[in-house]
Amino acid sequence: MRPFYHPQSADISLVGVLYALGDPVRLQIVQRLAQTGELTCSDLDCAVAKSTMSHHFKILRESGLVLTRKEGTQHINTLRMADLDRLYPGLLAVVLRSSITTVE
Amino acid sequence: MRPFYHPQSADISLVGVLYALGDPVRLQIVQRLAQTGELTCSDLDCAVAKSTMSHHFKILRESGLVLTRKEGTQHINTLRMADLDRLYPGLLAVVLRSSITTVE
DNA sequence: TTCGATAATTCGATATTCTCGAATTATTAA
DNA sequence: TTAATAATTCGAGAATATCGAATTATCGAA
Repeated sequence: MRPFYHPQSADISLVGVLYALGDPVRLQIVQRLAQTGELTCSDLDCAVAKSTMSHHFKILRESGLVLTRKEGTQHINTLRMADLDRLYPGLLAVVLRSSITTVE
Repeated sequence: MRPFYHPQSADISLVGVLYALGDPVRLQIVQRLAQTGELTCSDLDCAVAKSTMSHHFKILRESGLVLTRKEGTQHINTLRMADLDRLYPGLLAVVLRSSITTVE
């Protein structure tokens, strides 16, 4: 298990962020993260396999949306709110506001 | 060639829009559309095949981002600004504002 | 230390989606 | 009708996604 890659703020691209958000599972993860603040891989009981969830979190992490830190056996994820708001002000707000009415 | 499918406003999903925007070529198309108002398939000389461009426009159309109308031999595309602004207010604005600094 | 339990990743195979070039459809003008 | 232009559709190969099984990592108890 190699250490996680997290892009620096300057390397977070808009198209990468939009790509990461353009999947129903990942959009739901981001939405839940905004509500709860933190989330582990298994906090969500989606209809997808555990390995797929791991893949989704990897994409969220490597696009710059999410920060993953290790704590014991679990990986705790948080939104990179500050970075995103500075880079693409309003984007996350719009997405979160809108997703409430569309995802569920 | 069957007639184009355009989703009704109510069927334009956020995740679909984000998916459509999450590709460098399509993001650039949307950006250019916002600048010029109208665009045909061959107005852009991207480094992708014509058939691929057609595919990208199809995804933009079927996600609800773009309206395609026929005029002679060409297909003219426009952004569905009004629909998008009403459904996901601010989204397109953020994307367009941000993409100027990131795509080129 | 070693064993088990828990959390999550990585691996290998299959399925879906993307990209390309070639062939086809549609429209206009000669 | 024929040629020219614009764009789509088709078929094959490449890239990406999903799954279940195997592996890695960490913690706590024996």
